[in-house]
Amino acid sequence: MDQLKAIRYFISVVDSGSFSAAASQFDVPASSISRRISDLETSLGAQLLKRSTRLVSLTEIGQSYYGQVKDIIEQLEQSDHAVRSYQTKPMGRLKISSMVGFGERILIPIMDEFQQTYPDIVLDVVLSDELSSLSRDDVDIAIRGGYAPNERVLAVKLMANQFIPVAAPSYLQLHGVPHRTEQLKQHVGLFFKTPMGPTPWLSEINGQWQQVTPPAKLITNNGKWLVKEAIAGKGILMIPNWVVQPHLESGELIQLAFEEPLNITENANFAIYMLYQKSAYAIPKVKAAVDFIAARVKGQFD
Amino acid sequence: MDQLKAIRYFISVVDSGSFSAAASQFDVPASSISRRISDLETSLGAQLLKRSTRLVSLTEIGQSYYGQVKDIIEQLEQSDHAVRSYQTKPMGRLKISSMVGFGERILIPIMDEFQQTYPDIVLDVVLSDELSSLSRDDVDIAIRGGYAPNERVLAVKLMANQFIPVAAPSYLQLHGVPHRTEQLKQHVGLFFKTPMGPTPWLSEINGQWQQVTPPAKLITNNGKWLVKEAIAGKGILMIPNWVVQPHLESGELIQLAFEEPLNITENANFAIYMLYQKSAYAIPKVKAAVDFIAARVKGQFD
DNA sequence: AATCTTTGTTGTCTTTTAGGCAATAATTGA
DNA sequence: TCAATTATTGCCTAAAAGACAACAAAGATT
Repeated sequence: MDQLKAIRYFISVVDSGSFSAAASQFDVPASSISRRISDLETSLGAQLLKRSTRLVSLTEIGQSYYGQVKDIIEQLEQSDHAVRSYQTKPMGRLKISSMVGFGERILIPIMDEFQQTYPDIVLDVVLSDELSSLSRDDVDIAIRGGYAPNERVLAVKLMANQFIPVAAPSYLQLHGVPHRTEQLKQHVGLFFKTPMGPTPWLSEINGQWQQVTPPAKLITNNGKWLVKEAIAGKGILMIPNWVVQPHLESGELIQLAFEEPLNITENANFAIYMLYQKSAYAIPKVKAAVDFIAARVKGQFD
Repeated sequence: MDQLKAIRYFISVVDSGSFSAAASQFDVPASSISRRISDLETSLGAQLLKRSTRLVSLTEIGQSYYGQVKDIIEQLEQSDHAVRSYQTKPMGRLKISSMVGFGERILIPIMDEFQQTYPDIVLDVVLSDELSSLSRDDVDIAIRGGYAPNERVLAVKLMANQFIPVAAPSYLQLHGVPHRTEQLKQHVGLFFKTPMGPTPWLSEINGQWQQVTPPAKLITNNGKWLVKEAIAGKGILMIPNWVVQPHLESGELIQLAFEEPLNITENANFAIYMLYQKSAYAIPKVKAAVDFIAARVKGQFD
């Protein structure tokens, strides 16, 4: 008996809720579906499905088996895919999804050289702050500010993502330079809006994290605009340090120093991670890109 | 193509290192092995094995595929086994492996009632402090002082396993009652020997964990003997609190209190866990025992 | 309530796929 | 160099899955 085939039929029947739907999905007669699943049940010595001509439902043990084999089949298909996409030469379409800011300022500049090194790889880079599903084969590499969703996905820390407070010299001349985080409430805030919403500013005062968010002047997820407004002296901005690094060096913006810690999260380990399927690392194009990005970003900005 | 069959052949060839050995293992002609694996390679579009008439070895991608499918096949066989041994009534042989001390003092007393509740389950309880392999179907439930080996094994925390320092009143009269962990070095130690070796005593002094191990009088893995010697006033003993609970209540032993934290590990989460295969929970006898033990032990000692 | 339609199962035949056996080629050990 | 072991290939047989028709059962329709 081809158990794998039987399991695929079984999963299809459960997902579609009928034998005939599964039959048309696999383009075989319904009798085949019926026979294979019946074989499977016989070999397992238990009934997986409760049949009535109009409704197909899972038995208790069928429910349990379904949950397990669905995962197993998915793993197997991932492994098969990894082998199939294996070539000795890195080539093919490589889809990378990155956060907008990181993509514009860090990723795209280094990928020019990547394309020259690997001319047979067709890059498909999507910049978005939405979370995309790494598992459904649509994205090979994702760059996000969070951890790996499960144990089959590897997360490489590319760089720290420390939010720092900055302001233009003109703003500080007008409103004064704050030295204690509590003073921030008397200032003007420019707010970065993450996919999870606007980020309140937190400060650890006397061992307790408290909000020290100033009144808002602007809230946007567009980093460039925020920086432009900050340079124009419109307010104080909390933003990842790598975004404003050149403006700090040119003197257009000045980093503020406070006596108390200031951040946008209580968790100090906020960082940017490169995520990819563990099994996909066997595919040369993925390996090439993962190694390249890790080497460039970590070497340059760490 | 029966991919599952091909993969089983492939795994056997890798494990045995030859096609003919795999053939005799499955009792089929070697030509079948050759054909199936060849089919598999064709369907995957990559070579998995490097053949030379005398030596069979894995290619790079074959190595990767082998590691993945071996795990997948094992999962599938566990799932199949769970369905096959599924009965509505809890019955059959149930093998439990437990640490000696826990088994004698906690497990065996409650399992009397378990046998009355489930007369059709034949208990096979092995007490040992050695680590046994849960995965090879030889043990259904293991009770150990550690974490789960992988994500398919569930670990239920049964009780804390806090080591506390105790001594007999007679000992304390003779040697004095220590109040600071540093004083322990002037005392006499009775040492519990875990499977990982003897356990040094650690204390957090000025924010740093340091050894405060006294000179040894006795080192053994036999908890009963240790307790007996401690009651006889032979020395100070570090031992899990549930082991000496009755002796503390009777006054035969007294728990020592120190100004600094004292433990045998820097990790505070030392505890006793019940381990079992996730998929095995579908088997009524396993479910019955897991639920029973969790309810009894957690309710009684938590 | 009677009929119609959809759906799953069963029987029979055909096609596909894996197993069995002998012959062959290739590599290693004596 | 010869013998022995081992993987592959060709050809035949056996087993298993697919195709198609007929049938039975459960809802839906009238």
